[in-house]
Amino acid sequence: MARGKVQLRRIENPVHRQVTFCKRRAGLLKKAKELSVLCDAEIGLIIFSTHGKLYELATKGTMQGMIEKYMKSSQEVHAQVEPKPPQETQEEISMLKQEVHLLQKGLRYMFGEGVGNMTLDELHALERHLEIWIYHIRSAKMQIMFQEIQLLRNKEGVLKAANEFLQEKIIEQNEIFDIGPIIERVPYPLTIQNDIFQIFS
Amino acid sequence: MARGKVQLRRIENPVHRQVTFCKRRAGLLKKAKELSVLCDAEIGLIIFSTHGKLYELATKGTMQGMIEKYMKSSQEVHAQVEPKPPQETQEEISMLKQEVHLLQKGLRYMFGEGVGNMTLDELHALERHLEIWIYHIRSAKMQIMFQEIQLLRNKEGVLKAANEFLQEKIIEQNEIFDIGPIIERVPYPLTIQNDIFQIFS
DNA sequence: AACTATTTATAAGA
DNA sequence: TTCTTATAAATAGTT
Repeated sequence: MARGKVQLRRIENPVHRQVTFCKRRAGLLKKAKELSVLCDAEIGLIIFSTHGKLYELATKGTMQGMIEKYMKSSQEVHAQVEPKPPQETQEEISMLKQEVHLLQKGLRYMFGEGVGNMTLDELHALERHLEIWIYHIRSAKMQIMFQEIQLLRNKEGVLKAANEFLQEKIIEQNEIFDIGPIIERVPYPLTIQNDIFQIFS
Repeated sequence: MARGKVQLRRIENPVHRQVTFCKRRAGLLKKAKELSVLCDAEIGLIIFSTHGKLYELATKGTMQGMIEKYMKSSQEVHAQVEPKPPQETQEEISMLKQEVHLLQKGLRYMFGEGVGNMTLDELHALERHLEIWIYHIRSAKMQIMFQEIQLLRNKEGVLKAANEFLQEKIIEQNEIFDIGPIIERVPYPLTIQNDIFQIFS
């Protein structure tokens, strides 16, 4: 669209094609974001380059959510894509994945593009997501700590049992030690003596 | 982009918004098609208007195929981020449910008691107090858990030491018990043998 | 929907 | 890749 009109057909020069792909992809994503913000629309955009690299945009929620909404909306035409048996579990896992995904997106915003570019709505959304994430982290932390406590309690039990056993053994051996040697000191030499006597007698 | 720069935020006038949505939607679809053709890319574009009306574009094949390809492609990306075993995920889900439930209950309780009478300042103050309260609760909880962990670790150490001591004692006793007979087993027969050989040779 | 004054996107070049 | 710039394309406000 500049310095020469372009024909609407595949650019044969691979370098030109790559450069144009890069530029126009950026442009398309920008336009999609703009439409979403200006007109309060929900947009999902998936781009695969010639070589299969994925670029995506989901303006509200996640691509997963977008796809689910799309599925519902176009139910008459298309079949369900995910008919797995433990459906509820799958959905929940998917939701957790979405959280992670969103967060990554948020982090990209924060550390990549800076907060300056974000709208109030986007910041609100990010804030909510961060709060949710913190909850997840806390849950995980709690779980780990509970597990450690449980583990240590078990260890304590095992060690106590071992202790008792050992103490019993000591007492037992003390009994044997006092009486035993008398019993054993005698028969062994006797047996040997007997053998020897048998040989030589 | 003409006759006046536009701010990148939701157009409040519904008529303007609708018109802009129409124009820009067309523009976006056109750009997507162009990118697809010029750069040999595969593009899936889903647009939901404010009122949920669906507009879509899939440049190669169907949106269904596009989604399936996306699923595969993004699965690889997400798999690296979240390689959790199913059980952990289950536990996490259960804990999250509990947390959500508790939170909802708390909120219902709080906002059921009539927040409507409160001023903005009072609400601000309440929010702050709640945050501080939560912080204190969490600190206390953490401290208790850490203390328990520390206590259990100490117990473990003491028990282990006791165990070692007991085991040493057992070995000690075994040495007296085992070596005694060995010492006595050998010399006595030898002495006796020698005596016997001396006698018969 | 059609018209334009402007803004925005971008092709080619550096 | 990134910047520059001339020009094509998109579109906001108007009719």
